[in-house]
Amino acid sequence: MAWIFYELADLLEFKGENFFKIRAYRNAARVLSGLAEPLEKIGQRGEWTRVPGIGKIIAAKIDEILTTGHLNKLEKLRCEIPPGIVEIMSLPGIGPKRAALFYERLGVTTITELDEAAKARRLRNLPGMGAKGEQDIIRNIRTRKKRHGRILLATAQLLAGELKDYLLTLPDVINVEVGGSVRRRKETVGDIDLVVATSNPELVFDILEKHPRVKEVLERSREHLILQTKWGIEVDLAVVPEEHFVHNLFFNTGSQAHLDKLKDFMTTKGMEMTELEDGTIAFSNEREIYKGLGLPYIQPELREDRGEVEAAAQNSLPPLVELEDIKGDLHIHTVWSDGLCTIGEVAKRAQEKGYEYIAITDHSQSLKIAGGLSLDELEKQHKEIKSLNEKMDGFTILTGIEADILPGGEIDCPDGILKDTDLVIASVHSAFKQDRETMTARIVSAIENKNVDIIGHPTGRLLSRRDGYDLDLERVLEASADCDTILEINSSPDRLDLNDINARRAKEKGIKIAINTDAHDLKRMDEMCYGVSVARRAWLAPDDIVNTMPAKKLIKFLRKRHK
DNA sequence: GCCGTTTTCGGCCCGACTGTTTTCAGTCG
Repeated sequence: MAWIFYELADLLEFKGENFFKIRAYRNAARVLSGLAEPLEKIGQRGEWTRVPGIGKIIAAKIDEILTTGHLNKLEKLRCEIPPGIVEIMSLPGIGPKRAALFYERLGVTTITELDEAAKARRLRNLPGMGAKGEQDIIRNIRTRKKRHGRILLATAQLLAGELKDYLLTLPDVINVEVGGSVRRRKETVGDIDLVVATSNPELVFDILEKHPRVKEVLERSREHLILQTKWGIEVDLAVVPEEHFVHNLFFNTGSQAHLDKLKDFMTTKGMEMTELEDGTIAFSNEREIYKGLGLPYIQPELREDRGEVEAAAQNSLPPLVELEDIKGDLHIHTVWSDGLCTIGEVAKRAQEKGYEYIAITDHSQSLKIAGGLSLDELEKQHKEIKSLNEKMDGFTILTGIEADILPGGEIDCPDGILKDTDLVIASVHSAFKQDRETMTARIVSAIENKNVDIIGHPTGRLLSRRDGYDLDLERVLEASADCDTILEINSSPDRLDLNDINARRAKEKGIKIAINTDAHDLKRMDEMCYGVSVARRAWLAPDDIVNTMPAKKLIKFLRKRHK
């Protein structure tokens, strides 16, 4: 439903429709994707217009989609506007005006055509364009193509889970597991691998081919089915007899580098991998496979040949953090700035999740676009939190702020206020294109600020959209270690920042990590699992992470920092 | 297109950057 409204907004933007109308559609899409309740239920109660951001007109469109399966207005626009235009507009530096210019003057309707036009130097003479712009377009298309075909873990996970649940309902299906890079929890994945134990592969294939998510069958053999889904994600289904399930899942999970390293390890021990590959031994679980190699179990997230086989051999693998170890979320936005929910709603949801505490960290005064809080508003908010806390039993709301690190490295909030706030996150939200030296000094200066507890999304990357800032991360890590400043693993599926490799470097330097969702609505509070996946891939144990502390300990820890 | 309301339409968020231009349009966060 949200995607439909986002696409509608994109197409209307190309047509030059009223800016506020477009924003209303985008806002509705954001609100819809944040709802914690099935859409049908709200519809049945006739309560659409009670949802903020949904008025009469959008409510009618939601009903239309729920009953007919599509939206007439969108279908019409799709006929009118070439399908490649939206993708062109998604290139950095290209909005509706330039996309329209290329389309009207040169008939460009796809990224490939745009690439050709740029290379033929046909763009530079258009109004507002020059040689530099042309080069930028060529470069941005090249970067885009490199990433092509990879999808965010969260998206893949959603589809994989849905298909797994569906397969489990089919007759003669004994077991289903998701393998490959989804099981290893890589931040982006190329395709979804499923391993199915069944006595009747033909039946499974025949039924799955008709699944509503399936667009076309790319390949079918006796043991494999490769599908293209309507989400643009390829699904590779391997069917095996029950007794071969575990060893197939093991090989399917990979990574190849991990398997190669195991093979080397076996050779040095005078063992052969072939027996395992043949599947002549029926394993009941993967632990037995590793046990057979004389190793403790290696978690899927670690199987990347980053020293895990050596560590396992020495029995020195860390106890990886689990989702259940997380006792609270320290980065949440509310209606006070650009979030969708009240502090009360957020706190209630956190309690349902079994948390002991949360920190409310809305934006600070200089981030006008996100409704950053003035100092007065901040004071009012902290008062509200204090009165809410008095009514709470066994749950604590910490006062907090996500303050901006200004281009010069100052924090946009006076020291006195930061000092009296329970938890201070400092993040970069402006002037992303500073040179390496300036940006590094800017962030280091925030790290050195005694009132800053956590650096939020430290590298600023947005997966599949934007590289991080130009940054000397080594210096950032050194400074964080020196000043005891905590670094964040931001769990938002398109951030995952720090990433696994950098978080592991941080741990090696003794830096503490906070795993936060940066949620702007109730649903996104559930994204903690993705941050935990990054932490596990970074070899992090519960002790490396501050928000595994029980409430009392964490509060004491923060008070000490703010002395 | 939504919202609020002094109920029927005006306001909605805004400053910085970039590449082009020679004063600004387009894009971005």
